[in-house]
Amino acid sequence: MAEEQAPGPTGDKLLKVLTALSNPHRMRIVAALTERRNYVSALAREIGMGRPLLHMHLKLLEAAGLVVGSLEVADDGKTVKYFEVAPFLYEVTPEVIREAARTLTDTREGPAKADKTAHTTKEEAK
Amino acid sequence: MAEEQAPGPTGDKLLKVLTALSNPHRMRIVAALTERRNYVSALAREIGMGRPLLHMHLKLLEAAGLVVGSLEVADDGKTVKYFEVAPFLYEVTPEVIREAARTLTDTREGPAKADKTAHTTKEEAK
DNA sequence: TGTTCCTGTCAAGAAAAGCTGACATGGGCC
DNA sequence: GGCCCATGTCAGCTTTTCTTGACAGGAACA
Repeated sequence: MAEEQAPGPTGDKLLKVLTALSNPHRMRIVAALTERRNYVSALAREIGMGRPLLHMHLKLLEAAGLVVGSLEVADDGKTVKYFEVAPFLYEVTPEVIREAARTLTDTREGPAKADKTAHTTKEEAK
Repeated sequence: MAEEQAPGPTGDKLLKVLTALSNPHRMRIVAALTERRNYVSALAREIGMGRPLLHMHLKLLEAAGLVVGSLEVADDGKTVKYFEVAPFLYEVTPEVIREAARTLTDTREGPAKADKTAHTTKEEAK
């Protein structure tokens, strides 16, 4: 497989990613997690925001595949959920948008056809 | 100082761009304009949405620097406002987000310091 | 003049996103 | 047991975004 022509993400996927990142809080969350992985409560204190809120933002980021969380048991037996950023790379250009728009299932009806194409975006890169 | 280390966009700028693109309608608008420049009314008919609405979305996209509009006078004398996509290229990675987050002026007070740094993003590229 | 097509803006309602406080669970530990 | 810290979820309120219909101005043209 020499040089794949970079398929680009699905419209819905890209939309989810862009939506997830288009919020100052979530940008800061990603930024903080880029420095080091952390668990919810601690992160909430670090960036000064309520746990429920942070929890919601994290869920959104995770759904977009930008961060991943794992429930772990610390040394003292405490159950803690650590989050860390998932390596990702999206190139945003008019062409990418144009291609992505072709696979938008929008229209508040529901996924017309869950195109499960293995969008080898470019993630896992780096 | 040879080789600038790719400054990356301002947090606010990137946020504006991501926000502008995180909407199916706006993605389609950019997609449509990528095919060919067009004026508001025609574009509205093409992608089937009301003018007032399209007008608002275009304003948002223009504010983010993703499209540019120019009021022109067609051959028949009609005043028409043509829009076209502005070439842009944003690489979205955890690192970019981390850097961008450092310059977020968020907090609904107002730009604490309009950092007019010539964010040589990478625009005009292509 | 009246019609048509373009531009732009506003008011007001509908929908979605953001945020908070309260509640419930589970496991160490004094 | 009672206290502390962690997780998660819900109901409900606030704020923002989205969307529509109506209106106003400008210029060509029959």
